[in-house]
Amino acid sequence: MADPPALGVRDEGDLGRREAELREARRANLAAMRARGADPFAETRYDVTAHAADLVRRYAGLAHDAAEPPPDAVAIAGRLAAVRKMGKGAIFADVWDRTGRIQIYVRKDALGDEPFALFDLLDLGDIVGLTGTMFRSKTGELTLRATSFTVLAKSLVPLPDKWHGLHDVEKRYRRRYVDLITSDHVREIFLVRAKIVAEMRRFCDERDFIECETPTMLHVAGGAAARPFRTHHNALDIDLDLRIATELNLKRLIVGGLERVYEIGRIFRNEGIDTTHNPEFTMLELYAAYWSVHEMMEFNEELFAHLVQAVKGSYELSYGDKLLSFARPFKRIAYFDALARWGDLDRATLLDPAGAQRVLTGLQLPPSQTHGQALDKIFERIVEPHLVDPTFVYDYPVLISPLAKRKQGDPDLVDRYELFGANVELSNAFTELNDPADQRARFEAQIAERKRGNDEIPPPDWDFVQALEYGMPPTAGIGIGVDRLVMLLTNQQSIREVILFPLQRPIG
RNA sequence: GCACCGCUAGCUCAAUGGUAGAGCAGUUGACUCUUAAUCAAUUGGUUGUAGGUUCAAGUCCUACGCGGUGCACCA
Repeated sequence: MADPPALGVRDEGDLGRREAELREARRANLAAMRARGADPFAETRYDVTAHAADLVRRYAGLAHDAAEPPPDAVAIAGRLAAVRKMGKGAIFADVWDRTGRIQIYVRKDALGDEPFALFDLLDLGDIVGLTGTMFRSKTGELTLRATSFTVLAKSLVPLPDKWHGLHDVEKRYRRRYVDLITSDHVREIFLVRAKIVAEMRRFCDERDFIECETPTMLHVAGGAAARPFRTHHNALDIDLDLRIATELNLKRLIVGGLERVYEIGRIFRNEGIDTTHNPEFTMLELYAAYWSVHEMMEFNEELFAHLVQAVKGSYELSYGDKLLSFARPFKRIAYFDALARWGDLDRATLLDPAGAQRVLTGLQLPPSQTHGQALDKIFERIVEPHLVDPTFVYDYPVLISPLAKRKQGDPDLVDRYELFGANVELSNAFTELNDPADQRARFEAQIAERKRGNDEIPPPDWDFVQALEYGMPPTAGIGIGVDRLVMLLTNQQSIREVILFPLQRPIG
């Protein structure tokens, strides 16, 4: 078996001469530090007692030339940036930590000759720890006057331009660590992402939902229509699929009596990459026994209003040139009412396969393989452009909702809604099908579809039918694409901007 | 899959087919309250890769690689 490809640069012979020189200069400084008995890579820990942003808050009232300088010593640690040397005896510089930037002031007469000489060996990007007291400089900037410092790690590679940072999108994704070092707004996106996920989790936990972890490796990946990734287990000598949804296993847990379950999980779909698709992405799926889609809609509305409030501090948010309000209640419109309102299309025509194809032709759209696909295309063209503010579209036709329960008294429709905002789908929810006979019939139909060559239809999961045969209470379920939600809340136009390490082709 | 755009110094960017430049970073020097510090000097290039056209290619042509965007496909 061939070795997997190695990644990155191993041999500096591959580097340009300029970069090799810059690296060499840094290695020389490392050697000089070691010669002075200060080995950065020998350090194992540092007592950090303060962070940049906290100091700015704590000493907001500190004045320049304060009569009584604050006596308490603080210790900070971070990456050295923007060194400003003032002659042979004083240096200003910035230190970046997790919370932001703080200025430091290093004087030879305060620090001592030997430590000052060591400080002179530092390069931009080195990790340092400093102790000292705070003062406000002549120009009004809060500054740490250093009384001691330690080199905690040496940076052996030149950093990007301090002002412009890293702009090359390819390099930003391939070396996200550099992107994070130099770009505050990139770091901010991922802090917001973490907050969104944490708030989601808290919101669900508070409502007695149980967080569950279902397998990512499955014998049969089901619960959605998508091509899976395949992998192999050596000891068992079996091929496995990576999951394309958490749906079927979470519903097994509903059968098992857990009643309220959710998973915030990584999903893998073997499909193309564009601004809204990454092969691995994160979904929140949540199931509530004894709820119908109506309770789920309430839950959905509260959750989104809460998340927007938590992130933005209000219910308003702008996405690109659009302005959205997540103040409750959200707008609501029935599926066929929307098509009638914006497309002057009537239900009878759309529910007729030939009629739907005629509408497609009238819109100058290419013919679709199936009736359901035709409806999706029509909806996308006619309705989605109007859905800027969060809007629940409800009462979907059954023919595009294979896992949803039929609406009582109207068997062409199902108890399902999708939430749209900024013209894209934000969530999808329905009352779950729990009739095992109906589920079996729908799987049988999918076998036929699969035989016709649609390889996005998963093979049937008969054990899931068996689970339903044990009895699943009436249940509502919802799926929320976390990455797309983060895009909305951080005003990003590409999913790769909200994924730390988006998939890239290997180099060479 | 198709189309378009991009790839030049460590980083950010220039360069009517005619000697590849600048700012930052680096190096040397000056300055003990600067903040994109400032001032002086200075090093640094296989222009993504491989071909082709031309007296001459960063620039034009072809193929390929990587990235981005749009369309198609797809939830």
